Amino acid sequence: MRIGEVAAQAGVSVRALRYYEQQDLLHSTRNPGGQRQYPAGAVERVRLIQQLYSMGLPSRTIREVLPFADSGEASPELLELLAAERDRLDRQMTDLRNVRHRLHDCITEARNHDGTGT
Amino acid sequence: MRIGEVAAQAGVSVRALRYYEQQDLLHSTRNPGGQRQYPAGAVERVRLIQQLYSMGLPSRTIREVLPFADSGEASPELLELLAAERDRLDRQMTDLRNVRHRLHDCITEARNHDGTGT
DNA sequence: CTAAAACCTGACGTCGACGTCAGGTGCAAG
DNA sequence: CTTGCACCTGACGTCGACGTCAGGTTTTAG
Repeated sequence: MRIGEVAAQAGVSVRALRYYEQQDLLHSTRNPGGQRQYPAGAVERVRLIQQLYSMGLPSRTIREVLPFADSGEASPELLELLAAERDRLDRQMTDLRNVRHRLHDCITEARNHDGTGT
Repeated sequence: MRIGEVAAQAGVSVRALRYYEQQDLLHSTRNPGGQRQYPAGAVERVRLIQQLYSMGLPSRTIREVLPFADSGEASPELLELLAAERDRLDRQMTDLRNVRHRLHDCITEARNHDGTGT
């Protein structure tokens, strides 16, 4: 696949894909003309990268985490990094649940105050 | 309370509190010398603001959401905004769960491959 | 009263994840 | 061959949430 198609299918910009390559998150081969060529799995990989970004992880961390998703092999230090990130996610999910609950309460309470019953 | 104490208790910088005030997220009165004075509830409010930031919400959205946490009163448009944010949180939590699971699998799998039984 | 600490208002610096523009090249169609 | 779109490599711009520094004022401790 060429870069435009990957971008379209993964729902990101061409610029983003080039940036991921700079950050060493996504690799490509080149055709004789110098244009990037991607395997089919690239789309899935880009989606994963996006999810990791949306978790608030910086490129640096993603770069360290991605090899696991590929190989499943880990050194002890990276196990600690993964565990730490997992714990961070747990805390964040707890916060999210709390705030969500708070907002949900606001919504239902507002609906009750609302003139639903005229 | 003065700004330094609020910052210390909420675990943020003095600069951040002044920034929140600029963004109209946090208000203060002034003493005759021109220094900011905060009520006790300010600490809790700053913690909430931090949680909302950590969810990836920009100041603009937080500014629109905060009044609810205070009053529990809502206009229909803001109900939609809240519901949309809630849905976004749900999706993000699903993603978080997936990635977390993926990482957790990597961890346990790596531990099994490990020489634990030597 | 004096020195130090805490506070004040600008205003510029930073960092990450791209957007965007400039100027040139590759490639498929007629 | 030429048109035209997709692609290429720099390189600068942006935006948000502050950090930080300069230069001055207020509060507090002794």
